[in-house]
Amino acid sequence: MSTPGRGLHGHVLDTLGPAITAGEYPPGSVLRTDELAQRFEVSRSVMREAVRVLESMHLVESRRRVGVTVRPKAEWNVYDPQVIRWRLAGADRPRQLRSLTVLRSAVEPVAAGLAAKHATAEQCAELTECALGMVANSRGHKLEGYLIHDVAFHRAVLTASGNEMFARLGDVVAEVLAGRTHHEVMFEDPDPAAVTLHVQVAEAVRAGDAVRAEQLTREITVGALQELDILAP
Amino acid sequence: MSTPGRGLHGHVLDTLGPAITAGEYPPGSVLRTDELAQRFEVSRSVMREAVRVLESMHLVESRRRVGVTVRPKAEWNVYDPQVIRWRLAGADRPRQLRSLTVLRSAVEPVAAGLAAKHATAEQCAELTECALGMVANSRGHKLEGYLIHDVAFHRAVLTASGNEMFARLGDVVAEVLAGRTHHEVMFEDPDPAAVTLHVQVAEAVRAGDAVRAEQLTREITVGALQELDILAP
DNA sequence: GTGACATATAAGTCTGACTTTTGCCCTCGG
DNA sequence: CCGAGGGCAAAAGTCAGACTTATATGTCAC
Repeated sequence: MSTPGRGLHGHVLDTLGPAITAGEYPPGSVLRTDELAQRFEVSRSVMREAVRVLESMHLVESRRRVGVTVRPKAEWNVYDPQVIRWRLAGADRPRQLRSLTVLRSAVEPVAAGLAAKHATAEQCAELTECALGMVANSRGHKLEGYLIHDVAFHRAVLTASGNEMFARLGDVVAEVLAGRTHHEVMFEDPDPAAVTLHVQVAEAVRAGDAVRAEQLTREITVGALQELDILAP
Repeated sequence: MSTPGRGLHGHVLDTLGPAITAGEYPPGSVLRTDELAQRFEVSRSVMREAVRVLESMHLVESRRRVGVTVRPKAEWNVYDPQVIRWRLAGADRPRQLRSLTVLRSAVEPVAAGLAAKHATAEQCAELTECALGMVANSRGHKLEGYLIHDVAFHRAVLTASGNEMFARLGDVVAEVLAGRTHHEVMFEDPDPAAVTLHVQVAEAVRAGDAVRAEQLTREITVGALQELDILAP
């Protein structure tokens, strides 16, 4: 799903990014470009490009005569998909997963409500198709198939909302759902009630019932939050 | 509020970033680093660093033998504060403002609810202080003073929610509120009802009444949305 | 102690040469 | 006429070295 580092500077980022987001270098730590270039066996030009990218993510700050200092966590661009991926792959994965799920619980219901108002016929069709796909894969340990349709469903809702900010959260939701299936314990088939809720959301959007779509989606996200509490109370 | 471009590459970004986000180069447009370097009168190294940053924002994609191609709008990292600033300064400012306000309407009520549960005594104190500051500046054309406390209030709520993703939206809210005061028409004093709502939110958070804090904040954001509809129906 | 000044340090910049990938075109064979 | 294969060239990618600039810090005079 993620894009592996293109070029040398990308390879450097694939190592440095996760290290920084994992807290391996505490805030205030000072790195020197030349030293990093030697460590990664790349030229200074390449290392400078990598540092610029980290700087644009607000992970570090580069100052003359000082070096490259790691910024406090609170200043990181935590919405950057790359940063999200790095953090999800690292140690504070559970914390990150919780933050993202709370974000989902705020955004998705509103998005569903908007989708009920703005969705085109094609979008409604895709939505019901996804929901049907979820039903078809809800029994018999077809977890991968279920995941694909689940992701597609939530992506479709966010897109159909007509709000670009919501639409761009599709990747985030995809990461969260994939994480639940792959990393967390999920041996059994998905909760039938959740599957039903998705079908009902598709119906509500098709019917243009914004309030109902929002309320049903809220129930879905509440379920997702409870799931987290059960796994790590 | 924004950070002016540090160094030469920053200066290049200050020009190229707004140009791209403004749609001056339509998706699929091809730029060449050498040509850009000449145009901005910087070395290729500097231009390459700038391109890397634009690439990390998913605004462009650099490929060998092709050049630097502008990506479609739908792929941009629209949560990057820098991108948000560029777009707010550009032509589709109204559209962007609307998207962000809808996002606020989804996030802030939930954040307020969480704040009611998690806020510390200090955070409650700061919240009421901000609300009082808003009241003090709500009459007599003290718009700047009002804005400062308004921003501080919403920032405090988002921070007190305890969710880092919410907290990082403080800058976004600040931009939106500042935009309303500075760019949109706002000659008169703020709506007294809105001021009252802020005070009541502070009270609800202090009292730990999550439902009430969420509901009141929802009223605030509904007001913000209506304000937009009045300005551009 | 305080201010001005000197110094060392690390980032910032530029240049030029070289390497590597890859889109494109041309040819050749079916 | 068309498709496969090979060669060409364009543009990004990489590197090394020299130079510039800002600035933190230490020093010295007052």
